[in-house]
Amino acid sequence: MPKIVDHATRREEIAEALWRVVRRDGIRAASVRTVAAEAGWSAGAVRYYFPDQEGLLSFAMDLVSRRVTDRIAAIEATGSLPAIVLRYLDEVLPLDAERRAEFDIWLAFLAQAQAESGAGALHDHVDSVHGQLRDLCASLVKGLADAGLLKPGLDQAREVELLHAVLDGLALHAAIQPERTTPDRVRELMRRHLDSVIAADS
Amino acid sequence: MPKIVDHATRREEIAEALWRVVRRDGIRAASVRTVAAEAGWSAGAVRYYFPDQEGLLSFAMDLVSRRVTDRIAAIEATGSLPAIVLRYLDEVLPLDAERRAEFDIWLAFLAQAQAESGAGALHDHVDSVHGQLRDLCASLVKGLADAGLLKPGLDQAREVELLHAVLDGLALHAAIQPERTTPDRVRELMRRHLDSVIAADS
DNA sequence: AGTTTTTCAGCACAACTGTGTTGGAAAAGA
DNA sequence: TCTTTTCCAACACAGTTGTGCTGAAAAACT
Repeated sequence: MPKIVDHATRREEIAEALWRVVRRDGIRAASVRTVAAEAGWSAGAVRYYFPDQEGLLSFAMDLVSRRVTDRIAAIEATGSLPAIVLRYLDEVLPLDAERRAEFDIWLAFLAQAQAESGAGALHDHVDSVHGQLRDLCASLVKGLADAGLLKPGLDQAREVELLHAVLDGLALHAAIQPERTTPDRVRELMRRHLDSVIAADS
Repeated sequence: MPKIVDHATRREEIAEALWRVVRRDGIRAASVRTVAAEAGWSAGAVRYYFPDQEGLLSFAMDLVSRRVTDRIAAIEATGSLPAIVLRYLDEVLPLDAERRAEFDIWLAFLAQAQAESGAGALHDHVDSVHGQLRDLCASLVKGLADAGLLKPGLDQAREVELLHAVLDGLALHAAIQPERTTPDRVRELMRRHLDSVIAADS
């Protein structure tokens, strides 16, 4: 057997080239050839790892969410509970160059997925990731509630949805206007929202 | 002079055809020819009203925001202040088929604009619309504050940003998962957020 | 050394892209 | 009726698209 290449690695390499193309020129410019050029290979090479373009798109989208998931899984849950919660939320928000790039890519895929009205591979994937993020919010809220830190009289399910909305809204704003919605500002707003949810005597 | 056509109307008609294409197949499919076919004309006709494709995209994006702005301007500011605030927020959220379509289109343009890193016509437009929405949130918060309805101890500027984030976050969720994030649910969450901002004794 | 299998570049093809140009139909004013 | 202006279809052209195919370089195994 010949030159053995780790397919998983090679596919990720190509997907990251696609990211750069999408980020620089939009998803409209993400053709097999432009991605190949960006990756420094021929179009034929790319097609060896991705038989068709839809597979490439789909894989690249999946890779974004896997990267985020990996980062979340790597978070150490130590310290005070509110601090832990903030650390998790911090990791999902696009507060540095790498995560801002990821978010832009994700946004491009999301918009494309919305087009495949109803069903479609991309759309299902969006649903899945959306659900994962909501699950994270749910576990954070549940953690606060179990610790008795949740302000009394609040409906837990409602607070999950609201936290999720604040999270996505702030992420959007951080991506759209990073000069105005700075990382510090986002953290401050996130903390302010949590304060409105956490019991006063804690 | 010959067959006089109202250019403004014709351009909107073409732009709406582009919307349908973008919504159905994504912004990648929005070529001069597909839009022309969708509108029921030849490509040459479309190019008579839009010399180049970027102008078409730009106009179609602008039209989305104008439609929203017009709807907002048509809102009557009568009734109790919280009711008025809710009515405004309601109008911006994608809670029916028409507004959900608009939001999907807007999302597609937004993602494309993010690609034109830094500057570009679309990017400037996003900034502008984003600012208008924030201004709306600001005037709503200010209205509450002036009426003494704002919970004491809250920083007004911060509440504006937070309301704006909740608004965009809920809009996103309503668009992504309309089955779960139903209009009623969105309204309930919006009200819950406002409740956390409005003084208890009101 | 020879064989075999993987990896990748290159070409081909039909379809599609944005844009330039041309010509003719249609209608309002003379 | 004739002219003039507007509107729009149609073609042309070079470049790009996704995808199928071929062949050769490269390296592990015999």
